[in-house]
Amino acid sequence: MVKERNTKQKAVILSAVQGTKTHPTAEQVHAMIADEMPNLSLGTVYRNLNRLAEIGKIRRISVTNSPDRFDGDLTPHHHICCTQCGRFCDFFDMEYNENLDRLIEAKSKFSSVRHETVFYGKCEDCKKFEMN
Amino acid sequence: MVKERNTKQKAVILSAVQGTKTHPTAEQVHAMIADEMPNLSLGTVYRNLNRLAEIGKIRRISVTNSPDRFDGDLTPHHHICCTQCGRFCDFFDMEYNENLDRLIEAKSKFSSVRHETVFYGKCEDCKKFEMN
DNA sequence: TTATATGCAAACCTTTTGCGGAACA
DNA sequence: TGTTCCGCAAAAGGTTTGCATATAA
Repeated sequence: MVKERNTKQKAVILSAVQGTKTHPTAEQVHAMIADEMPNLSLGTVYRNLNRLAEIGKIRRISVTNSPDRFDGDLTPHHHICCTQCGRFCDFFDMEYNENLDRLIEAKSKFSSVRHETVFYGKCEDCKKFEMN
Repeated sequence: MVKERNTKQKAVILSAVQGTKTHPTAEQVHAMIADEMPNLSLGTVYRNLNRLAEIGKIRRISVTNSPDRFDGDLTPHHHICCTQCGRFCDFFDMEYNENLDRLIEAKSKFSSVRHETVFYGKCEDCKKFEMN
């Protein structure tokens, strides 16, 4: 049986991810904490982010051509990523459709289904730039 | 202006991806072609897969904890990935909802929007295994 | 007290890139 | 014949891991 310990590092990492809406990469989380905990190693950041994602306290999001991002906001919402500059934002104005997960469970032999939708497009700034 | 050349390598790589439903990784594409073209380098496979994805002849799919996969099937469909064993399959029994893309375009300042939905769950085999 | 987590650094895996030579157009 | 592409190998980038030490319980 695995006992999970409450370390200072884990707490700080969790609250860093929960306290931002920037969907930081592991490297960015590490940088955010650098002042508060200068000796924190990047490996520990990765280990904790992975654990926190496994137990569902944060989300881990894979994006094409970009390191993984972490999101402390567990309310169902989608993300949109600029294919040009990589800008990555929340998109809340659309419901997470849980029915899709139930439908998949019904039609496939998978269980505990959830889904991750990432929208890709060209953001305002990159569009402008293309005009010139 | 960029002139795209029709090399033997590119043709073989494209038809390899188009000729399978296994969503191969670059490494797997390379292996699939090894008999036919023993000197083909992995770098060339990557370069061509990227180009083919850029011009929309194939799809490139990013998955958590797995190398990128390539799909020659352009008909809109979703994918489902086992969080345990990484098994990755098509899921056709659900429409690609293009309205979502139009909705995002309307509500955000992004253009040329498309989306990629990956379902995650536990596959039949892994479920069985857990029971024991 | 002892199992789990950390820091550090090395290793790993995937993907990209620089270069000189090959080959499309 | 001029570019674009290839093969090779090295490097880059992101992430994981082994080990000795520190620390939570």
